[in-house]
Amino acid sequence: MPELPEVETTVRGLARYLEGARIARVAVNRPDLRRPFPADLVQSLVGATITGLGRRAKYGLIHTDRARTMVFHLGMSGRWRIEPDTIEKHDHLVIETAAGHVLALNDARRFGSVDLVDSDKLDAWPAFAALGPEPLGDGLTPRHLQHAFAGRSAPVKGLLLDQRIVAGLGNIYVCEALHRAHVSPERAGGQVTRAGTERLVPAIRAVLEESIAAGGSTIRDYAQPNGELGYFAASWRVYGREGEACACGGTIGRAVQGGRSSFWCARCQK
DNA sequence: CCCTCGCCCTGCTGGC
DNA sequence: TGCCAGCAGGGCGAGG
Repeated sequence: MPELPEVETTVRGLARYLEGARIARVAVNRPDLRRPFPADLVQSLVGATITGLGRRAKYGLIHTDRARTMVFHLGMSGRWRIEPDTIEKHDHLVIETAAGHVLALNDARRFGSVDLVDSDKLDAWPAFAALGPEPLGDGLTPRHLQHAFAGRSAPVKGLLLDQRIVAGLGNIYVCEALHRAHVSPERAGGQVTRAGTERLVPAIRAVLEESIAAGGSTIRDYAQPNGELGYFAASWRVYGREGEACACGGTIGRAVQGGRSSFWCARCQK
């Protein structure tokens, strides 16, 4: 379930193989994921040198020396496979570097995407133009959340999933951040108190930073043959724990909000 | 503008 | 053992 920490971990892992590398071969094994692959993807990438990698929200960025950036989204099930022994089903895009490293973008459910964007126009790219601040940057403040939530009747759970308000949170980390901040996911945005937003900001940062640290610890395994990027063992306090005891002594419950499961403890989240 | 809902897709799980 | 319904979810568009 790639959210911000998984994408960040993936990008850091890919950088070991791609930073400064020249792309020797690109294989596109099906016409599309969520969208068609760019028609000029192969010709744009083959022969290019990768100048750097980055991340924006849940998107990974692979910058090239041709002023074009390959932007990938892992969707629900996307992952990069490193030095695979064999190309398997769902290895939709395969990149081989001049140094002989092979990286395969595998995405069984095909909710992911691959695009090519002019590097100097990334901020204006439609998917990026309306994104809210990065949660680990200076833009996420209690004041920002207070402003974004003001007057909203929708549950705060859904507002935090809205990439225009904060960029990069998904279902799991929203549940975890709300729990740490003692805010109920069902509370209307406009009814989140100032104290609530002041707890939410450090809670969001903490869950993301801890997850990145945990994911980063698996990077050492990436060099192994068949090593895979993007997943790490996480210990969640509420997500997926319906019926279990909360640390406060309450019981973790579950409800569907906006078609997605929310997990929270009604005893310590108000 | 705001809010909610359904769709896309496949693999895994659990119930019978 | 086999079958099948249900679930997972990010982004986006439809409709109220």
